[in-house]
Amino acid sequence: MSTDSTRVRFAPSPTGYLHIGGVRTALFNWLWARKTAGAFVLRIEDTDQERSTPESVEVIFDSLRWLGLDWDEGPGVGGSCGPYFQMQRLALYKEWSERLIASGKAYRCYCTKQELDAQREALKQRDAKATFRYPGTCRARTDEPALPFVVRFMAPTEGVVSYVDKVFGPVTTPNLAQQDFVLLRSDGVPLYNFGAVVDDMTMGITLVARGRDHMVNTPPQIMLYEALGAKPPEFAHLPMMLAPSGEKLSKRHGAVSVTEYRDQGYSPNAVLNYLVRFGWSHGDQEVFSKDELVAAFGWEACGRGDGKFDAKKFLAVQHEHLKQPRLTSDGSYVQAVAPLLALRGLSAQPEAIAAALPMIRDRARTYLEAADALDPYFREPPSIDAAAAAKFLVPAAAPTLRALASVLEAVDSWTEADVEARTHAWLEEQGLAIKDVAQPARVALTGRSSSPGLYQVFFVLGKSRSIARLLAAAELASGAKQS
RNA sequence: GGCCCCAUCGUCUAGCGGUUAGGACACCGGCCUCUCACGUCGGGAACAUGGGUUCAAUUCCCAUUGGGGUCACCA
Repeated sequence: MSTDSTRVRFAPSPTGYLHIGGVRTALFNWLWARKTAGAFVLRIEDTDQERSTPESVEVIFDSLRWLGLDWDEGPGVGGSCGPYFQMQRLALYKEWSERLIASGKAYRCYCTKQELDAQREALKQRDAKATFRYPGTCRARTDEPALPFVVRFMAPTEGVVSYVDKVFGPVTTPNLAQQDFVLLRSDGVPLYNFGAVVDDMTMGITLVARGRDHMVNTPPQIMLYEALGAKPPEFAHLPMMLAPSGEKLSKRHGAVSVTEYRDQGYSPNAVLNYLVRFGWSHGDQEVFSKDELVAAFGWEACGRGDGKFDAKKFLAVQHEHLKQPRLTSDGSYVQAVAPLLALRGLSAQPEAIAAALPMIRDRARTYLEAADALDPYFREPPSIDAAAAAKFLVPAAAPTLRALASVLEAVDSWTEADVEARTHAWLEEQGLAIKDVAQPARVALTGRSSSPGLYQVFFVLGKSRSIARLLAAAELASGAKQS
């Protein structure tokens, strides 16, 4: 691997669903990797054994795959820096922690959790606002009793750590806020900062892009790189995506996991589009294809202010993606909708779905809505909405529907324009207005009181099915009770 | 509370010293119309406050206020 090419990573914890905010960090990393022809590494940070589950690992894979954020190295694809699960890299952390101990930059600490909790509690009693910091009890200890120990970093308490953040610019943090943080737990499992640094270092990561909530971890991590004798990577922190209330975005605020959006019929590129425009902009452009994003992306155009998640805007972006064939081709539209039709018990040929697409392109905001809108064209007979029937399929409508059916029977070339022309001619003969027949006919054809344009529906349905539906509805209407 | 970060319409944002402060979503009207959408036209809506710097500040600096993050043998 060449040392000057970009290597970025996404390092989620498999502790549940893949959060939409996590997807955003994954996306920004992925975009940068693709833009710079670098590598996007996926690493699973499963060191929290209390919360990590194999199912969550699968959810992460599924989610990223669905989004099309493919990784160049990591689980499933391998790579020269594996393994890519932290729990499989324990020997590595042990090795590096021992080096730090040997060079006097870290030490074994035998204080127990209970002792420290007690100290923390005691301090809190004395001064509720005080911050407990490990007092360095074991710093100078030289004996090695046969007791459990953690490895602590010997952190400086003077001086500062400075770095230039790719989005926030120069950041300087005084070391007086630091403490001898734990590197390795007594069971040999690393804590976040140590695991991340050892991995990023040994995986050759050149740029770490993550949420702003991690900004506070950067100074200690830089200290670790230096103690380890390695050059720190670059850092880019992303402003946070908050709930509309300004709180941290969580389940309480609605759908926050990618899979929920997938299940709601969102398209992956629309999800990416909404997320990328959150904290990043490209002039006035709102809508992007994935390729356009790769081309346009850059850290300099990232904003610094936190923002609030807006479900309505998200839906609007999603709608835009379904409207534009440039963003969602007929092929991928059909591929996404077909399974949803199947779920409704409808079987439809891809060509038939594609042929019906022009009717719903502008109207359906999600694939779920698309499947619903398509339902009448693939269900035989169509399901008739009771309220719509009660209102429009009344006895008086029956003769009109029958007359229209016989008029259309005479139409030879079944195009939208021909059907419209013939219908209009007939309306004129009869002295009828389109308004008089449109709604009953619409209900006859689709079973609903709202639908795409009538002639478009006639065309998509085809001649024989259209006429059959008109007659069936006429039958229904004549049998309806007089209201 | 300590440390760090942030601050333009309700929301996402453009702006990188001189603009009638632009776009998008949302909202409100009009038009289109066979319904519902789509589309289209128009409208209301923002530079947190106070000091500087400058001929000139939304823009640069400082303070205040407000918001957020983080202070574990979680990540």
